[in-house]
Amino acid sequence: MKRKAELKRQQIIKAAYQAVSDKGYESVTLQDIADYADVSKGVPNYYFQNKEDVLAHLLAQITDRIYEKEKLAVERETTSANMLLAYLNTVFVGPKENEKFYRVYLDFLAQATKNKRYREINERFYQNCSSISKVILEQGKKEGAFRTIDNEEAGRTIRAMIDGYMIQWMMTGDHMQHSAYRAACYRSVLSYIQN
Amino acid sequence: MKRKAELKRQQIIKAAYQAVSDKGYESVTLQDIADYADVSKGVPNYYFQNKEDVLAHLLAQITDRIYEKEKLAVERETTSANMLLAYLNTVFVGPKENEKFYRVYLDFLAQATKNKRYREINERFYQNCSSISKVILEQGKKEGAFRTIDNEEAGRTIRAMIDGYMIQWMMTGDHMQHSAYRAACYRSVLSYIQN
Amino acid sequence: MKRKAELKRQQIIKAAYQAVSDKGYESVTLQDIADYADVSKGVPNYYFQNKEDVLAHLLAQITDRIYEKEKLAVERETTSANMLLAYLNTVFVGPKENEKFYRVYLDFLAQATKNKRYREINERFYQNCSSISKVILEQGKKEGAFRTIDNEEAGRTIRAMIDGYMIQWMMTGDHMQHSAYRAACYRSVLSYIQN
Amino acid sequence: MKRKAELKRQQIIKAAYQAVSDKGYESVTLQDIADYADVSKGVPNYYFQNKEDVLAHLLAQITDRIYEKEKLAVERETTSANMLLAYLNTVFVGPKENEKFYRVYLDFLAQATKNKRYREINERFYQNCSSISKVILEQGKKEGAFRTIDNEEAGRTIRAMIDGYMIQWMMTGDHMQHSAYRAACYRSVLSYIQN
DNA sequence: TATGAATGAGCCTTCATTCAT
DNA sequence: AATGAATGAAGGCTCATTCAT
Repeated sequence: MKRKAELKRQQIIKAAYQAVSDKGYESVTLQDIADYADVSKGVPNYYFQNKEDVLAHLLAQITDRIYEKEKLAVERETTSANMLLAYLNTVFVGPKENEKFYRVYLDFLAQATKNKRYREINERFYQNCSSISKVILEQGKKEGAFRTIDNEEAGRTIRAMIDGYMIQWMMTGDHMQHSAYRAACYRSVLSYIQN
Repeated sequence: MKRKAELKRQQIIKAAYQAVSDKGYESVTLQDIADYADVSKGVPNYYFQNKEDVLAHLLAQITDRIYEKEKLAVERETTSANMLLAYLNTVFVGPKENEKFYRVYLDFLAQATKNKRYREINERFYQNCSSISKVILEQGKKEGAFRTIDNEEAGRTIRAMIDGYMIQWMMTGDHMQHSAYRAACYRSVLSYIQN
Repeated sequence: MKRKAELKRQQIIKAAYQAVSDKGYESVTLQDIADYADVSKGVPNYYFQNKEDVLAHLLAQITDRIYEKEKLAVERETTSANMLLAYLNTVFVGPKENEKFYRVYLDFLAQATKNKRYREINERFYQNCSSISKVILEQGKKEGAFRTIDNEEAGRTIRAMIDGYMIQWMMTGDHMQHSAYRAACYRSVLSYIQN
Repeated sequence: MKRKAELKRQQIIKAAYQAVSDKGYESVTLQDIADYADVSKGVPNYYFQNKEDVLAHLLAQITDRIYEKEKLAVERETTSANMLLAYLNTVFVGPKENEKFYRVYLDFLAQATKNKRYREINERFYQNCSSISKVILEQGKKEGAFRTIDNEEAGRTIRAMIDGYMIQWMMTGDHMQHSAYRAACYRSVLSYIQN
C-alpha cells in the first residue's frame, strides 16, 4: 500500500531532522538517521535514492511546514499590527524549535552555495515568505499604518532581519535570550516599515 | 626562528581560505589545503594541532581582516552618510570577494551552532562590527540625521540586515545582482535608522 | 500443479540468461533477474534455493540446448564434409547469439575453476560435444577423407579450436569479423583432421 | 625514492595475483589483497587508483612476464621442432603455475567482454604470442618441416589450441593429467602445422 | 623542518536472503 | 503462490593523523 510507504518516509525524514539538528549536515550518517528512526541501516536507502535525497526532502518539508504555519497564523489576524505580531511570534516560536530548525537551516544554506537542488528548494521558501510579507504590508498600507514601500524589497528586508536576528541569537547559545531577540527583531521591523 | 614559522602558518591559512571556499568546510581535506599551499601533506598537521585548529585560525583571521578594512574605511569619512556608505561599500566589496568570504563564513556559522570555539571567534567579530556601527550611529545622531535609537540594538539590526541580504544574494547564485542587493541593503538600513 | 511451477522456472532461467549476458555473472543481481522476468523480487528465491542455484540451472540449460541444436544439425547431413560444415555453422551461429552465449559461458568457465557444480555441468557439455565430433570423425574415416586419428583426442582438439577461436573473436569486440573467424576455424579444423 | 614505491607496487600486484587466483576476480576484496601483501587496508588504494587499477596492472604484468619467458625459451633453440617443444613446454610449465595463471586469466577474459581496458591488455598479449608463433613457423618453413601456411592464421590457431586445451585441463580439476594435456596439445599443433 | 608512506576507522551503498502478509 | 519491506553483512573508498626518515 502506498500510504504505508509514505508514512515510513515521513518517519525517516523526521528522524533525519532530529539527527541533522544534533550532529550537523555533514557529520550525520545514514546510520544515525536509521538509529533515530529506529529502523535498520538499509531502510533510508530503501526509501530514498541516497543520503542527499533524504536531506533534500527534509529541507523541502521543513521549509514548507514553516511556511504553512506562518501563513495560517497571519491569516487569522485582521489588522496589520496583529498580523506582523503573529508572523514574528510564529517565526520566533520558541527557543527549542528555533534552535532545531536553524541548526538544520543554516547547514542547508551553507550547502546551498554549492548545491543547486538546495538553492531551488530555498528559493521556493523565499517566495513563500515574500508572499506572507506582502499580505501584511498591503494591509498596513491600506490602514495607513505603514509607509509607502516596495513590497518586494520590504519582503527581502524583513526576511533579512529575521534570518540575521535568528543567527545572532543562535550564536549566543543562550535560550534565555530568545524573547529578547524576538522583541528586538519586532521593533526593528516596525521601525523599518512604519512611517 | 619564530618569524619563519609564522609565515608558514599564514601560507597555510591563506591556502585553507581558498580551499574551503572552493570545496566547503566539510569537504575540504588537509590534502587540499596542503596542495593549495604548495606544501606536503604533513605540513598543516605540523604547524597546527589538527584540521579544526587550522580552520579556527582561518575563521579568526578572515573576520579580523574584514573588521580592519571596514574600520579603516569608516574612519576615513567624516559625515555619517559617507560613513554608512563607506561601511556598506566595504562590506559589499564585490561579488567575487563576497562569494568567497560568505561561502566560508556560512559554513562556519553552521558549524558554530555546535562548536563553542567558533562561536567565540564569531562573538568577537560581532563586537567589532558593533563598534563600527556605534561610531556611525553616534555621528549620525550628532548631525541630527538619525533618530534616537539604542546603539546596541541598532548595531544588531544593521548586522542582521547585512548578513540577511548577503545570504539572499548568495542564494541567487548570480554575480550580476550584487550591486542591486547592495543598494537595497543600503536603502533598508537608511530607512531603519533615519527618523 | 507441477507444470505451472516448471514454466515459472523456465521464465526465470530465460530472464537470467539475458541478465547475465548483459551484466555479467558477478554483477547480475536477483533484482535484475526478477526485472527481466517481470516478476517480483522474491520469486527467484521462491523457485530456486538461492542465486547460485538459478545460475547453475542456467548453465545446464544453455549447454544442453546448444548440444541439442548441434546434434540435430549434424544428424541432418550424410557426408563428413557437410557434417563438419553443419557443426561449425551451428556453433558459429551468428555474432549476436554467440556473443550472448560466450559472455555467459566464459563467466561460467571462470567460476568453474572454483565451483565443482559448474565443472560437473560443463563436463557433461564436453561429453556431448565429444560425441558429436565422434560421429563426424567416424564418417570421415569411413569415407577416407580424414586421417587415422584418435577420436577422443581429436574431439578435444576440435573443442579447443572452437573455444579458442571464439574467445579470440570475442576479444575483438567486432561483430563484423565473426564470419572471418568462423572460416578460419573451419580451415584449421580441416587442416588438422585431413590427411 | 621512486624505486621503493615501485617495489611496493610489485608487492601488491604479487599479492593480488595470489588473492585473485584463490578467490576469483569478483570475489577478491581489497582487504584480501592487503592481507596477502601483509599491509594495511589502505595501502592498495594508496598505490593504485582503485581496485580495477590494481587488477589491470596485474593482468598486464602476468601476460607480459609469460610472453618474456616464452620468447626467451624459443630464442634459445635453433630448430623449429625444438622451438615448438620449448614453446609448449614453457606454456605448459607445470600444473601449479598453470592453474594459478589460468584461474586469473580466465577471470580476466570473462571480464574483458565488458571491459575495454582488459581487452586492450589482452590484445597486446595476443600480438606477442603471435610474434612467437611467427618465428617458429618461419623457421619450420625454412627447414621444409611445415607446410605453407598463413602465419597470422596459424598463430591464431595455435593460440586457440593452447587456450582451448588449457581450459579443458582446468576443467578436469586434476593436476595429474597436466602432462597428458600438454602432450595432446603438442601433437595437435604438430598435426596442424606439419605437411 | 619537512616529507609522504602507512594506518585504520568510518562512511555510503549494494544486495542476497528472510518473512510477514 | 507471490510480494516487497526489512535486515545487516560486506565492500570500496576517503582521509585525518601518526611517525620514521
